[in-house]
Amino acid sequence: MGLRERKKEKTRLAILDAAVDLFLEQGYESTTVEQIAGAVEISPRTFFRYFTSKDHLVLWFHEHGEEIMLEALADRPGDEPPFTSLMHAMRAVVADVESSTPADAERFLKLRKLLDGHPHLVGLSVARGAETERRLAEVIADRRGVDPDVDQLTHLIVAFAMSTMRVGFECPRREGTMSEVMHRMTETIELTERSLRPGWDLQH
Amino acid sequence: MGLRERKKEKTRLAILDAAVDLFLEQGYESTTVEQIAGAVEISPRTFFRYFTSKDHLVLWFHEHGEEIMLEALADRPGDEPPFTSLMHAMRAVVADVESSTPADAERFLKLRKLLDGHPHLVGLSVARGAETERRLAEVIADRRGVDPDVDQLTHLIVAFAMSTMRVGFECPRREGTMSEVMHRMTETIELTERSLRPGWDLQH
DNA sequence: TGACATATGGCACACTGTGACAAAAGGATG
DNA sequence: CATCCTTTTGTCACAGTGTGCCATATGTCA
Repeated sequence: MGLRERKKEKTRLAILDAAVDLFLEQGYESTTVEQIAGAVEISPRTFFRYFTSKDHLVLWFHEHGEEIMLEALADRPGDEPPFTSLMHAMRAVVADVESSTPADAERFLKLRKLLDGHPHLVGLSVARGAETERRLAEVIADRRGVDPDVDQLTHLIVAFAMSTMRVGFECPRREGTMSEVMHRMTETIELTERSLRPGWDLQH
Repeated sequence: MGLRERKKEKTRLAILDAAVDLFLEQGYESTTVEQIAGAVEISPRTFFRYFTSKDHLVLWFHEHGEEIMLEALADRPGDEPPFTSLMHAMRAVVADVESSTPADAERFLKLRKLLDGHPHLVGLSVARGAETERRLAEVIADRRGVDPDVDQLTHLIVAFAMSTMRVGFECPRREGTMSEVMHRMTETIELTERSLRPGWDLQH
């Protein structure tokens, strides 16, 4: 990896960190792109070359999480019940976050904290989740041999999985150490598994 | 009701209908507020007095649906299992849409059709759903006598209910008559009820 | 070093959304 | 109908996001 790419990655993270700190300090809405750009000494124009929008900053981890889930899902045997595969994919995300570098972990916790008191950001987050849901639904529909445009059970399976993910990460609100958050996430997965009828995801 | 209020309501619907038609015709992004305002012969400034944002147009039915759900929920006995109450609230929304005027029904179907091929609008829609979810969670937490900031099961119950709603309304894509859409919605509710373990929403 | 690819900055621009004030229209009263 | 008051509307100015375009600067490699 050349100097160029390393520098770019460094800049990208610098922007993200500066932005998150500003957001936590003075709120999301009242922080302008100009301020963020100023804090890392780049032009506003360059900011938009690293992040296509201000919103995109907050969705940093969603991009990565989606990747992890899709990879984990691809690794599961094709004849495994689909919801079981999805729960494994969820755990893969947990494992990934847990094994991340301290800097990544801090960023993760800050971004999570940012959602508190910013319903608009929760909305963004959920909207991005819907995009992931769509992609997962395609994979699951393919595995089940059905048309994703028509099959409701496929969408229900994926929606329940993503609901679990969302509840696990967002609830409880307020701060929390990484291990606390991850522990709650695991609890939520178990709660979901307890709540569903065995074999529900294998209906015709 | 005075002339004033009637005229306002008429303008509001004229804006909405003009906007939806323009969106379907030339896409959401490439339709400007100026165009919409021009089509109903008002100033762009006035547009923003009727709808706080362009996005808000698409969320027309969500506002109403949320109201219906909260009212229906308030009417359910307090000792009913929470998920059962929520499913009744969902059915109340279905009943409401079914009994709406032809003009409302047409608007509903057009807005639904608009979501096809506009992932951004699906995102908006889902984000607004998260807001509803938050409100429902408060009601359910109250009925269960738990703290909504901490109790995961409450959020899971509400999230599963909203997932059902979303899948029912959005899937299958493409056009469909009102009765087809409503029939699918009912099917989805039944599918969900079949998928969950009896009493799952009564865990400690 | 020179030549090339890529990253950046600066500029102009379109669009969304808001505050402030003046003009117009609705509604009530004599 | 004339008057007065309230609400709605339009105009203007402005802040902020996001994009296209072109010149410049920086890294990459021969």
